[in-house]
Amino acid sequence: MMKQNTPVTLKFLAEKLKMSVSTVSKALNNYPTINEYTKKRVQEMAKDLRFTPNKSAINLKERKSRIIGVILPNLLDHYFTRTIYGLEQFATANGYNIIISQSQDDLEKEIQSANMLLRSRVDGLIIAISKHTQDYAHVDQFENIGTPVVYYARNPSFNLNCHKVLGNTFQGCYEATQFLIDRGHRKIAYLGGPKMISFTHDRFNGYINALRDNDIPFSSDFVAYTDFDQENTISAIQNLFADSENVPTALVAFKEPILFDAIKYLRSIKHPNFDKVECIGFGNNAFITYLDAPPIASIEENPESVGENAIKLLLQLINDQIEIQDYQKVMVDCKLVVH
Amino acid sequence: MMKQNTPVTLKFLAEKLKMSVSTVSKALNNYPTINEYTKKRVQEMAKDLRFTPNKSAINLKERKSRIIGVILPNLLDHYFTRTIYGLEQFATANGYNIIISQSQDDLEKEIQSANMLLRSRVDGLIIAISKHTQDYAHVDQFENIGTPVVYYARNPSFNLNCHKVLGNTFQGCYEATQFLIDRGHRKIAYLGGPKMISFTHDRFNGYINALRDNDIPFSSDFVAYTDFDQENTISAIQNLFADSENVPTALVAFKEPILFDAIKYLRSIKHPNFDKVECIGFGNNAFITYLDAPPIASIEENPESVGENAIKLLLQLINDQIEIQDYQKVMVDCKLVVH
DNA sequence: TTTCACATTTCAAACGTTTGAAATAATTGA
DNA sequence: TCAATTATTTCAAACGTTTGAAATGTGAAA
Repeated sequence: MMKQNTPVTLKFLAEKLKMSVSTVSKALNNYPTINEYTKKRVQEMAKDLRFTPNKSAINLKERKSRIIGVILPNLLDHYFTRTIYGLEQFATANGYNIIISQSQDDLEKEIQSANMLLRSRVDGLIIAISKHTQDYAHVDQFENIGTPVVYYARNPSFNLNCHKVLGNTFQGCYEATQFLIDRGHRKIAYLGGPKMISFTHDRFNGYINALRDNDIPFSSDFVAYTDFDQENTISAIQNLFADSENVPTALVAFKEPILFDAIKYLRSIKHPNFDKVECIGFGNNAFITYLDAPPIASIEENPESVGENAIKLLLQLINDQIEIQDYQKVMVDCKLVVH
Repeated sequence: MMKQNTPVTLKFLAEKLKMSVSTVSKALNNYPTINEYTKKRVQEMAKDLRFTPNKSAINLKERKSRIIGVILPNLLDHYFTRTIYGLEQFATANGYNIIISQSQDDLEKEIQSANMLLRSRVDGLIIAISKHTQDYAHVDQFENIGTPVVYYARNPSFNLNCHKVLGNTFQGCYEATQFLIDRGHRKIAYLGGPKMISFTHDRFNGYINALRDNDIPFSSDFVAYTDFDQENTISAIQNLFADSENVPTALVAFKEPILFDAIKYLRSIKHPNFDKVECIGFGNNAFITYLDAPPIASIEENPESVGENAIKLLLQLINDQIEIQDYQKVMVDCKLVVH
């Protein structure tokens, strides 16, 4: 209702109080050289007039923004949302805001987002790169002007000279496989994701290392890949279970949505053994409790922790608690959750 | 690797090019009074030196930030995430960034977030209020300095003098009930959420209006409420199905998680009729396809559209395409999805 | 009364832009 | 050649802060 009244600035307060702008500023910032009574007067007036310091001005002066940029593929993916959940809280608790930008797994959009954040003079960047990111020039820009960058959740295709925080997907898959072995399984299948995703291989390595450490022979018949598409998943499963002489008794899947497709398919074939296949997937979806044939366990990836570690590391870099060239690699362990 | 070189500013460019700062600024902003050749020289130099305009400076000068603040309870709630999905894309496409702040449904945190965003001089605020928000002073601050506010997703406890964008939960529940009636049901139960949530009543009204419009008598035996807690849900269901002479044949539930609890419970009791109860809930969860006893339909709330309408309205307010006192109420219709 | 020390306040520049007004340079016409 | 246009560039102030240096005021010691 009230019309756009003149903005309450330091100058405005100063005029009201008949003192200089710098006195007002120092009083509000509690400088020891300012008289106590003056401070009180200023602070009261500031409160009464609802003075709100202008962050743009402060940012300009201090050459920083107290904003962290976050670029990620997609907020509909619950994994990423969960990383943000942890990240946002930690940032806020430390006086930082975050600006989130979705790339939709599109390189062009990712570059645009990066440029936008660069203009905004974010104090740091946290990025989960798109599937198609091979060239990192748009990210390097930040480091070139001294703005630290943390890669997270997705592993860049080069290995050195960057800070990164990733889920320990190797360990997760190793433990899941070990769990199945401990339950007596020897014919364990691995259903991977797209081959171009590095996690597909990391998880495969976890799987195969667990087999090896238990002297279980590896058979390539027990390994298949899917691009997440439902039909594709089903044909992968058909391959894994093709040889009726040699059927897997357990399955580790790249993630739960494809595992659920697999389970559904296996149940649709009324084969007496297929119902008994014990399955584990990455994810730990909350709705598992409502499934009639739930996986025996889930690999909980702790995405909140991935997000939190990313922001923690970034803030340390921003505050020079870690040298920017002292490249860090943080692995967040998975946890096997038995249902 | 490169050390924090001197920042590339207009002044820096101007010195390199031996011309004034204002010429450089105008050249970059394509002023018609600037010579074409000069423009070319400036633009090339800017590109070579990777000049990035400092947004803090521009914001300060233009007295705006091109940032939209969003306050919402919780990013783990998929509904809110989906609103952000639509909202973020629309904002970015229009040159705005969004800063998201979670209140955790805590009033104190909501107030803190509001103050932080106020300091950041966001150009507008979109807020889904916490459960406990009764007093709106922290939000009114924005409007007092001329910053438009859109309430969304959650209905404020007052009704007038605000802009809001809400899911048309009445219509959704009406259609669901009508759908069940059309399938021949006459004993339809309604399982509501907490009574202090306004949507509980809106949905109830949709339910009861559908009954009335079809001349179906209403029985309070067929209405129960839950606070979302699982035990609470089960006891509500027990009440609804207590009278074995008069058992509902269909159920409309406040949202799917509680509906799934309800279905699970009904199935656990091996009553011959309980399996046939036809259920509908708000949500349209992607995992329904994996349930053995899926709801017959879901009420899709289109949260992306709620988010998108909120940002659209806000941008219109920011750009003075709508008078700030011309309070808008946008209802986003639900869609019944039959499984 | 001077002088000095200290407390307190103010000055002035800086952060990086934008922009209307003023200044200068180039071009045209007579 | 000179004034009058027109094209182009520069000046200078402003946006709202922060902060070291300078200025002012006060009281006490000499």
